[in-house]
Amino acid sequence: MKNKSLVNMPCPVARSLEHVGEWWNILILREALLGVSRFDDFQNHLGIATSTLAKRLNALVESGLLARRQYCEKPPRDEYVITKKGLDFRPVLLTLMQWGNTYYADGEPMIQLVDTETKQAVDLMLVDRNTQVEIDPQRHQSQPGPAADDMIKARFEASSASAAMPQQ
Amino acid sequence: MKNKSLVNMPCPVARSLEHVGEWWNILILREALLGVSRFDDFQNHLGIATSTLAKRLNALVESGLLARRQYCEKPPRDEYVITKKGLDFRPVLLTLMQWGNTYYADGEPMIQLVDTETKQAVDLMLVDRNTQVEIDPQRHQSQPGPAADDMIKARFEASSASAAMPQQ
DNA sequence: CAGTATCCTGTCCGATACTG
DNA sequence: CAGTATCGGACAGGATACTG
Repeated sequence: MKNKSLVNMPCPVARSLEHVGEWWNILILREALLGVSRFDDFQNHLGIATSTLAKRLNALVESGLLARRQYCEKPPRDEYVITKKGLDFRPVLLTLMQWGNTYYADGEPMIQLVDTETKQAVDLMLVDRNTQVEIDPQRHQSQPGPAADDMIKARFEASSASAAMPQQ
Repeated sequence: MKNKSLVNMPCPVARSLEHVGEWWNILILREALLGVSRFDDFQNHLGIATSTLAKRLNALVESGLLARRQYCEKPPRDEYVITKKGLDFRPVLLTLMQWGNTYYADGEPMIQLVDTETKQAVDLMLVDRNTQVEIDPQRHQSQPGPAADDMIKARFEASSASAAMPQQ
């Protein structure tokens, strides 16, 4: 965020955090994904200061996660709608929500995902689209990709000796 | 985070952010999931200040995501290993990584998940464990859960009229 | 209603120095 | 090597007031 050290970090997680690392951004995105689009609604639901909200909203538009759209000419009124990029962020929010429900909901979940066709609560599972197998730390491990630079490669070569390591 | 307004927020996402909302925490967790456990390794890989690292490490131990374990008696040396709770956070990291690879990797991914059995790159997909159907904004929507308070219920009743809303 | 402008505070974080 | 202690800067975020 405030620091440029992250910018130089050749890691997709770090780069993502540049844009969504501030916690208000996540909460605003969550509201946007729930269909909220008006400045006032964001403010009332989140209890965020107007100045902060305006700043975060601008940052999210800048990052391409939200799009500003004028819905009224006079007086000019803007609303903020989710973009494709923002929509693609939903799985992150959902897995975070599930994690939060598991550890910080005092047993029962406060918010849950429901299958509107079966009316059943959704139990999220992360799988490999190719094999349909659930992601497992032992079987699915991180490795440098095609665009990896020497820095990343060195990292993994050095740590590849630790096959007995916990995971990933 | 710094603010208590989040604490009172009856939302699993907000509560999660209390513990992992600071971006260094995410990066440290990512290292820990890669098998890193020593203070010095964290520091070298992340380029983080020692004072900051110590503080973040303590916070993560406090939150139960990491566990301090003495691996040498004299001189006393501690290492930080991932806990079950921290391990359960891996899906969040992975979906975030995939999102980052999609939008911030200049085409090719820098780090990718590989199936060690098939040697193929993993393509992550979020599904409902009950139906094996991929999560879709139209079909899978958020609703108040069993533990929802009146505040949450009111939210959803008020916005349920907007069935044509983008998603969730 | 949808912001902008200004001021202020907390704290995240880095830099540096020191310890067993 | 694995930290602790201290200092200082930058900025996120809140409170308040004001505008079209």
